[in-house]
Amino acid sequence: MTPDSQEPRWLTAEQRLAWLDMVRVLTRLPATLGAQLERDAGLTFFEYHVLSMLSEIPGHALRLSRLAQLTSSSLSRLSNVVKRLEARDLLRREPDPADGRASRAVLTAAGMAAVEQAAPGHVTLVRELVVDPLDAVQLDQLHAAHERILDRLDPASSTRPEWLET
Amino acid sequence: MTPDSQEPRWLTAEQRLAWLDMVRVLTRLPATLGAQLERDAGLTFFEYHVLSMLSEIPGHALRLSRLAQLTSSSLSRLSNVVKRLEARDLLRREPDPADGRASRAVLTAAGMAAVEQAAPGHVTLVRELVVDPLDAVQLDQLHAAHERILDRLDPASSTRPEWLET
DNA sequence: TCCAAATAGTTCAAGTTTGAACTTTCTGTC
DNA sequence: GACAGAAAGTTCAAACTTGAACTATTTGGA
Repeated sequence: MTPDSQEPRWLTAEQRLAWLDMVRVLTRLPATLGAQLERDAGLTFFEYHVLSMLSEIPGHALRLSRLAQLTSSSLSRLSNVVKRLEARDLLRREPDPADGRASRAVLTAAGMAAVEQAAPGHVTLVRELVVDPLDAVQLDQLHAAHERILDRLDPASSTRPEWLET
Repeated sequence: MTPDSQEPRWLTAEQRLAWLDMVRVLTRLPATLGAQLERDAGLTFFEYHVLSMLSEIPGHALRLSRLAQLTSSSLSRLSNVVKRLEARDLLRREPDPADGRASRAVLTAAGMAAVEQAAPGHVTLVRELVVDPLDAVQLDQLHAAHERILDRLDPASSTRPEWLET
Protein backbone atom coordinates (compact mmCIF):
# COMPACT_ATOMS: atom_id res chain seq x y z
CA MET A 1 0.00 0.00 0.00
CA THR A 2 1.38 3.41 -0.89
CA PRO A 3 1.18 5.95 1.91
CA ASP A 4 -1.16 8.89 1.62
CA SER A 5 0.59 11.97 0.46
CA GLN A 6 1.07 14.41 3.26
CA GLU A 7 -0.82 17.20 1.53
CA PRO A 8 -4.32 16.46 0.31
CA ARG A 9 -5.44 17.65 -3.07
CA TRP A 10 -6.99 20.98 -2.18
CA LEU A 11 -10.08 22.18 -3.97
CA THR A 12 -9.75 24.51 -6.92
CA ALA A 13 -11.38 27.92 -6.62
CA GLU A 14 -14.39 26.73 -8.62
CA GLN A 15 -14.78 23.53 -6.67
CA ARG A 16 -14.58 25.46 -3.47
CA LEU A 17 -17.33 27.86 -4.49
CA ALA A 18 -19.50 24.95 -5.55
CA TRP A 19 -18.87 23.21 -2.26
CA LEU A 20 -19.60 26.30 -0.17
CA ASP A 21 -22.92 26.76 -1.95
CA MET A 22 -23.71 23.12 -1.38
CA VAL A 23 -23.04 23.54 2.33
CA ARG A 24 -25.44 26.46 2.37
CA VAL A 25 -28.13 24.34 0.79
CA LEU A 26 -27.37 21.45 3.12
CA THR A 27 -27.80 23.74 6.08
CA ARG A 28 -30.69 25.95 5.10
CA LEU A 29 -32.97 23.66 3.18
CA PRO A 30 -33.69 21.20 6.00
CA ALA A 31 -34.00 24.07 8.45
CA THR A 32 -36.51 25.87 6.26
CA LEU A 33 -38.57 22.79 5.54
CA GLY A 34 -38.45 21.80 9.19
CA ALA A 35 -39.62 25.19 10.36
CA GLN A 36 -42.60 25.07 8.01
CA LEU A 37 -43.60 21.58 9.12
CA GLU A 38 -43.19 22.44 12.77
CA ARG A 39 -45.30 25.56 12.40
CA ASP A 40 -48.05 24.06 10.28
CA ALA A 41 -48.20 20.47 11.42
CA GLY A 42 -46.28 20.14 14.68
CA LEU A 43 -43.85 17.69 13.13
CA THR A 44 -40.10 17.80 12.66
CA PHE A 45 -38.78 17.14 9.18
CA PHE A 46 -37.55 13.78 10.35
CA GLU A 47 -40.87 12.86 11.97
CA TYR A 48 -42.66 13.81 8.79
CA HIS A 49 -40.26 11.74 6.76
CA VAL A 50 -40.87 8.71 8.97
CA LEU A 51 -44.64 9.02 8.78
CA SER A 52 -44.56 9.72 5.09
CA MET A 53 -42.49 6.60 4.37
CA LEU A 54 -45.00 4.53 6.26
CA SER A 55 -47.90 6.17 4.49
CA GLU A 56 -46.49 5.23 1.10
CA ILE A 57 -45.61 1.66 1.75
CA PRO A 58 -48.11 -1.12 1.11
CA GLY A 59 -49.51 -2.11 4.48
CA HIS A 60 -48.30 1.08 6.18
CA ALA A 61 -45.95 -1.00 8.30
CA LEU A 62 -42.19 -1.46 8.37
CA ARG A 63 -39.54 -2.95 10.60
CA LEU A 64 -37.70 -0.31 12.54
CA SER A 65 -34.36 -1.35 11.13
CA ARG A 66 -35.65 -1.01 7.59
CA LEU A 67 -37.29 2.28 8.41
CA ALA A 68 -33.97 3.47 9.80
CA GLN A 69 -32.27 2.65 6.51
CA LEU A 70 -34.97 4.35 4.49
CA THR A 71 -34.80 7.50 6.54
CA SER A 72 -30.99 7.45 6.75
CA SER A 73 -31.15 7.51 10.52
CA SER A 74 -29.53 5.58 13.29
CA LEU A 75 -31.65 3.00 15.01
CA SER A 76 -31.21 4.91 18.21
CA ARG A 77 -32.59 8.09 16.75
CA LEU A 78 -35.45 6.24 15.15
CA SER A 79 -36.26 4.40 18.34
CA ASN A 80 -36.59 7.68 20.20
CA VAL A 81 -38.75 9.24 17.53
CA VAL A 82 -40.96 6.21 17.21
CA LYS A 83 -41.53 6.25 20.93
CA ARG A 84 -42.63 9.88 20.75
CA LEU A 85 -44.85 9.29 17.75
CA GLU A 86 -46.40 6.30 19.48
CA ALA A 87 -47.14 8.44 22.50
CA ARG A 88 -48.96 10.83 20.16
CA ASP A 89 -50.87 7.96 18.63
CA LEU A 90 -49.52 8.58 15.16
CA LEU A 91 -48.15 5.06 14.90
CA ARG A 92 -47.88 1.99 17.05
CA ARG A 93 -45.26 -0.66 17.49
CA GLU A 94 -46.00 -4.31 17.21
CA PRO A 95 -43.72 -7.31 17.51
CA ASP A 96 -42.72 -8.84 14.20
CA PRO A 97 -44.13 -12.36 14.14
CA ALA A 98 -41.30 -13.46 11.85
CA ASP A 99 -38.47 -12.38 14.12
CA GLY A 100 -38.59 -12.08 17.87
CA ARG A 101 -35.98 -9.32 17.92
CA ALA A 102 -37.80 -7.07 15.53
CA SER A 103 -40.69 -4.64 15.82
CA ARG A 104 -42.79 -3.18 13.15
CA ALA A 105 -43.99 0.39 13.15
CA VAL A 106 -47.55 0.62 11.92
CA LEU A 107 -49.16 3.89 10.91
CA THR A 108 -52.42 4.63 12.72
CA ALA A 109 -55.41 6.37 11.19
CA ALA A 110 -54.41 9.49 13.10
CA GLY A 111 -50.91 9.18 11.69
CA MET A 112 -52.26 8.89 8.19
CA ALA A 113 -54.42 11.93 8.79
CA ALA A 114 -51.41 13.86 10.07
CA VAL A 115 -49.43 13.08 6.92
CA GLU A 116 -52.34 14.03 4.73
CA GLN A 117 -52.77 17.24 6.57
CA ALA A 118 -49.09 18.13 6.43
CA ALA A 119 -48.30 17.00 2.90
CA PRO A 120 -49.82 19.81 0.83
CA GLY A 121 -47.92 22.59 2.55
CA HIS A 122 -44.76 20.58 2.56
CA VAL A 123 -44.97 19.67 -1.12
CA THR A 124 -45.77 23.25 -2.01
CA LEU A 125 -42.63 24.42 -0.27
CA VAL A 126 -40.48 21.69 -1.83
CA ARG A 127 -41.75 22.82 -5.20
CA GLU A 128 -41.14 26.43 -4.45
CA LEU A 129 -37.61 25.94 -3.17
CA VAL A 130 -36.30 23.08 -5.26
CA VAL A 131 -38.46 21.68 -8.02
CA ASP A 132 -39.89 24.78 -9.64
CA PRO A 133 -36.73 26.89 -9.86
CA LEU A 134 -35.13 24.13 -11.95
CA ASP A 135 -36.28 23.02 -15.37
CA ALA A 136 -36.71 19.34 -16.11
CA VAL A 137 -33.18 18.96 -17.42
CA GLN A 138 -31.63 20.65 -14.44
CA LEU A 139 -33.61 18.56 -12.02
CA ASP A 140 -32.40 15.50 -13.87
CA GLN A 141 -28.83 16.67 -13.64
CA LEU A 142 -29.25 17.34 -9.95
CA HIS A 143 -30.68 13.88 -9.49
CA ALA A 144 -27.82 12.30 -11.41
CA ALA A 145 -25.31 14.12 -9.23
CA HIS A 146 -27.10 12.95 -6.11
CA GLU A 147 -27.06 9.40 -7.34
CA ARG A 148 -23.31 9.52 -7.74
CA ILE A 149 -22.88 11.04 -4.34
CA LEU A 150 -25.13 8.41 -2.81
CA ASP A 151 -23.05 5.70 -4.44
CA ARG A 152 -20.19 6.93 -2.30
CA LEU A 153 -22.18 7.70 0.81
CA ASP A 154 -24.06 4.46 0.78
CA PRO A 155 -22.46 1.95 -1.55
CA ALA A 156 -24.94 -0.80 -0.69
CA SER A 157 -27.81 1.42 -1.85
CA SER A 158 -29.77 -0.06 0.95
CA THR A 159 -31.64 3.14 1.51
CA ARG A 160 -33.44 3.05 -1.80
CA PRO A 161 -36.97 1.88 -1.20
CA GLU A 162 -37.50 -1.18 -3.32
CA TRP A 163 -41.16 -0.45 -3.87
CA LEU A 164 -40.38 2.67 -5.84
CA GLU A 165 -40.08 2.07 -9.55
CA THR A 166 -37.97 4.35 -11.68
CA MET B 1 -55.46 37.88 -4.72
CA THR B 2 -56.65 34.52 -6.03
CA PRO B 3 -56.99 31.88 -3.34
CA ASP B 4 -54.62 28.93 -3.33
CA SER B 5 -56.15 25.91 -4.93
CA GLN B 6 -57.14 23.36 -2.37
CA GLU B 7 -54.93 20.65 -3.82
CA PRO B 8 -51.25 21.43 -4.28
CA ARG B 9 -49.49 20.39 -7.44
CA TRP B 10 -48.13 17.00 -6.41
CA LEU B 11 -44.74 15.87 -7.61
CA THR B 12 -44.47 13.68 -10.66
CA ALA B 13 -42.90 10.27 -10.20
CA GLU B 14 -39.57 11.54 -11.50
CA GLN B 15 -39.60 14.64 -9.37
CA ARG B 16 -40.43 12.55 -6.38
CA LEU B 17 -37.49 10.19 -6.94
CA ALA B 18 -35.17 13.14 -7.41
CA TRP B 19 -36.45 14.71 -4.23
CA LEU B 20 -36.14 11.53 -2.19
CA ASP B 21 -32.55 11.14 -3.29
CA MET B 22 -31.90 14.74 -2.40
CA VAL B 23 -33.29 14.14 1.07
CA ARG B 24 -30.93 11.20 1.46
CA VAL B 25 -27.99 13.38 0.53
CA LEU B 26 -29.21 16.16 2.80
CA THR B 27 -29.37 13.74 5.69
CA ARG B 28 -26.32 11.57 5.19
CA LEU B 29 -23.73 13.94 3.87
CA PRO B 30 -23.58 16.26 6.88
CA ALA B 31 -23.75 13.25 9.21
CA THR B 32 -20.85 11.56 7.46
CA LEU B 33 -18.70 14.66 7.32
CA GLY B 34 -19.55 15.47 10.92
CA ALA B 35 -18.62 12.01 12.13
CA GLN B 36 -15.23 12.24 10.43
CA LEU B 37 -14.48 15.67 11.88
CA GLU B 38 -15.60 14.61 15.32
CA ARG B 39 -13.44 11.51 15.23
CA ASP B 40 -10.34 13.10 13.78
CA ALA B 41 -10.43 16.63 15.09
CA GLY B 42 -12.96 16.83 17.92
CA LEU B 43 -15.04 19.36 16.04
CA THR B 44 -18.62 19.27 14.83
CA PHE B 45 -19.24 20.11 11.20
CA PHE B 46 -20.69 23.43 12.27
CA GLU B 47 -17.77 24.26 14.57
CA TYR B 48 -15.38 23.45 11.75
CA HIS B 49 -17.34 25.63 9.40
CA VAL B 50 -17.20 28.56 11.82
CA LEU B 51 -13.46 28.24 12.38
CA SER B 52 -12.81 27.73 8.72
CA MET B 53 -14.73 30.88 7.76
CA LEU B 54 -12.65 32.85 10.20
CA SER B 55 -9.44 31.29 8.96
CA GLU B 56 -10.15 32.39 5.41
CA ILE B 57 -11.17 35.93 6.06
CA PRO B 58 -8.62 38.75 6.05
CA GLY B 59 -7.94 39.55 9.68
CA HIS B 60 -9.42 36.29 10.95
CA ALA B 61 -12.16 38.28 12.65
CA LEU B 62 -15.86 38.76 12.02
CA ARG B 63 -18.90 40.14 13.74
CA LEU B 64 -21.08 37.43 15.14
CA SER B 65 -24.09 38.53 13.14
CA ARG B 66 -22.11 38.38 9.91
CA LEU B 67 -20.64 35.02 10.89
CA ALA B 68 -24.15 33.78 11.55
CA GLN B 69 -25.18 34.77 8.02
CA LEU B 70 -22.13 33.18 6.49
CA THR B 71 -22.67 29.92 8.30
CA SER B 72 -26.45 29.96 7.79
CA SER B 73 -27.04 29.72 11.49
CA SER B 74 -29.20 31.52 13.98
CA LEU B 75 -27.49 34.02 16.20
CA SER B 76 -28.54 31.93 19.15
CA ARG B 77 -26.85 28.83 17.84
CA LEU B 78 -23.75 30.75 16.93
CA SER B 79 -23.60 32.44 20.29
CA ASN B 80 -23.63 29.06 22.03
CA VAL B 81 -20.99 27.61 19.77
CA VAL B 82 -18.77 30.66 20.02
CA LYS B 83 -18.94 30.41 23.78
CA ARG B 84 -17.79 26.79 23.66
CA LEU B 85 -15.03 27.54 21.17
CA GLU B 86 -13.88 30.43 23.30
CA ALA B 87 -13.74 28.12 26.32
CA ARG B 88 -11.47 25.86 24.28
CA ASP B 89 -9.32 28.80 23.28
CA LEU B 90 -9.95 28.36 19.59
CA LEU B 91 -11.26 31.88 19.26
CA ARG B 92 -11.97 34.85 21.44
CA ARG B 93 -14.65 37.49 21.49
CA GLU B 94 -13.89 41.15 21.54
CA PRO B 95 -16.21 44.14 21.54
CA ASP B 96 -16.57 45.86 18.20
CA PRO B 97 -15.24 49.40 18.59
CA ALA B 98 -17.54 50.61 15.83
CA ASP B 99 -20.77 49.44 17.45
CA GLY B 100 -21.37 48.98 21.12
CA ARG B 101 -23.91 46.21 20.55
CA ALA B 102 -21.63 44.07 18.45
CA SER B 103 -18.82 41.62 19.16
CA ARG B 104 -16.23 40.24 16.88
CA ALA B 105 -15.02 36.66 16.96
CA VAL B 106 -11.29 36.48 16.44
CA LEU B 107 -9.48 33.26 15.61
CA THR B 108 -6.64 32.42 17.99
CA ALA B 109 -3.40 30.74 16.99
CA ALA B 110 -4.74 27.53 18.51
CA GLY B 111 -7.89 27.93 16.45
CA MET B 112 -5.88 28.37 13.30
CA ALA B 113 -3.87 25.30 14.18
CA ALA B 114 -7.06 23.33 14.74
CA VAL B 115 -8.39 24.27 11.30
CA GLU B 116 -5.10 23.41 9.68
CA GLN B 117 -5.02 20.10 11.42
CA ALA B 118 -8.60 19.23 10.52
CA ALA B 119 -8.67 20.52 6.96
CA PRO B 120 -6.74 17.82 5.09
CA GLY B 121 -8.93 14.96 6.27
CA HIS B 122 -12.06 16.99 5.74
CA VAL B 123 -11.12 18.08 2.23
CA THR B 124 -10.14 14.55 1.34
CA LEU B 125 -13.57 13.30 2.37
CA VAL B 126 -15.37 16.11 0.55
CA ARG B 127 -13.45 15.14 -2.57
CA GLU B 128 -14.19 11.49 -2.12
CA LEU B 129 -17.90 11.95 -1.54
CA VAL B 130 -18.77 14.91 -3.71
CA VAL B 131 -16.11 16.43 -5.92
CA ASP B 132 -14.37 13.41 -7.37
CA PRO B 133 -17.43 11.33 -8.31
CA LEU B 134 -18.58 14.19 -10.54
CA ASP B 135 -16.80 15.46 -13.60
CA ALA B 136 -16.24 19.18 -14.06
CA VAL B 137 -19.45 19.63 -16.03
CA GLN B 138 -21.57 17.81 -13.50
CA LEU B 139 -20.09 19.76 -10.64
CA ASP B 140 -20.92 22.91 -12.54
CA GLN B 141 -24.48 21.77 -13.07
CA LEU B 142 -24.78 20.91 -9.41
CA HIS B 143 -23.48 24.33 -8.52
CA ALA B 144 -25.92 26.02 -10.88
CA ALA B 145 -28.81 24.10 -9.33
CA HIS B 146 -27.68 25.11 -5.87
CA GLU B 147 -27.49 28.73 -6.92
CA ARG B 148 -31.08 28.65 -8.05
CA ILE B 149 -32.18 26.95 -4.87
CA LEU B 150 -30.29 29.50 -2.81
CA ASP B 151 -32.02 32.30 -4.69
CA ARG B 152 -35.24 30.98 -3.20
CA LEU B 153 -33.90 30.04 0.20
CA ASP B 154 -32.04 33.26 0.68
CA PRO B 155 -33.17 35.90 -1.78
CA ALA B 156 -30.92 38.58 -0.33
CA SER B 157 -27.88 36.40 -0.99
CA SER B 158 -26.50 37.77 2.19
CA THR B 159 -24.76 34.53 2.98
CA ARG B 160 -22.34 34.78 0.09
CA PRO B 161 -19.03 35.89 1.46
CA GLU B 162 -18.11 39.04 -0.35
CA TRP B 163 -14.38 38.37 -0.20
CA LEU B 164 -14.74 35.35 -2.46
CA GLU B 165 -14.29 36.14 -6.11
CA THR B 166 -15.92 33.95 -8.73
C1' DT C 1 -33.71 66.28 21.35
C1' DC C 2 -36.29 62.36 22.37
C1' DC C 3 -38.48 58.17 21.72
C1' DA C 4 -40.07 54.12 19.26
C1' DA C 5 -38.39 50.65 16.72
C1' DA C 6 -34.66 47.96 15.06
C1' DT C 7 -30.34 45.49 15.76
C1' DA C 8 -26.69 42.67 18.36
C1' DG C 9 -26.08 39.40 21.29
C1' DT C 10 -27.06 36.37 25.50
C1' DT C 11 -29.56 33.20 28.26
C1' DC C 12 -32.63 29.66 29.65
C1' DA C 13 -35.72 25.78 29.42
C1' DA C 14 -37.50 22.35 26.56
C1' DG C 15 -36.72 19.26 23.12
C1' DT C 16 -33.62 16.47 20.01
C1' DT C 17 -29.62 13.75 18.75
C1' DT C 18 -25.60 10.96 19.69
C1' DG C 19 -22.85 7.05 20.93
C1' DA C 20 -21.97 3.61 24.08
C1' DA C 21 -23.60 0.00 26.86
C1' DC C 22 -27.06 -3.28 27.40
C1' DT C 23 -30.80 -7.07 26.60
C1' DT C 24 -32.90 -10.22 23.77
C1' DT C 25 -33.28 -13.16 19.93
C1' DC C 26 -31.45 -15.33 15.90
C1' DT C 27 -27.89 -17.76 12.85
C1' DG C 28 -24.27 -20.59 11.45
C1' DT C 29 -20.95 -23.93 12.64
C1' DC C 30 -18.94 -27.49 15.04
C1' DG D 1 -27.91 -29.05 20.29
C1' DA D 2 -24.70 -25.69 22.08
C1' DC D 3 -22.22 -21.64 21.64
C1' DA D 4 -20.07 -17.55 19.61
C1' DG D 5 -21.13 -13.84 17.21
C1' DA D 6 -24.36 -10.96 14.67
C1' DA D 7 -28.56 -8.31 14.52
C1' DA D 8 -32.70 -5.67 16.51
C1' DG D 9 -34.04 -2.53 19.69
C1' DT D 10 -33.85 0.17 23.95
C1' DT D 11 -31.93 3.21 27.26
C1' DC D 12 -29.20 6.70 29.40
C1' DA D 13 -26.25 10.68 29.96
C1' DA D 14 -23.94 14.17 27.56
C1' DA D 15 -24.06 17.32 24.03
C1' DC D 16 -26.40 20.22 20.81
C1' DT D 17 -30.22 23.12 18.95
C1' DT D 18 -34.30 25.95 19.22
C1' DG D 19 -37.28 29.71 20.12
C1' DA D 20 -38.77 32.96 23.25
C1' DA D 21 -37.68 36.39 26.46
C1' DC D 22 -34.37 39.57 27.83
C1' DT D 23 -30.57 43.47 27.98
C1' DA D 24 -28.08 46.85 25.79
C1' DT D 25 -27.04 49.75 22.18
C1' DT D 26 -28.06 52.34 17.90
C1' DT D 27 -30.94 54.52 14.33
C1' DG D 28 -34.38 57.26 12.21
C1' DG D 29 -37.92 60.30 12.49
C1' DA D 30 -41.11 63.93 14.54
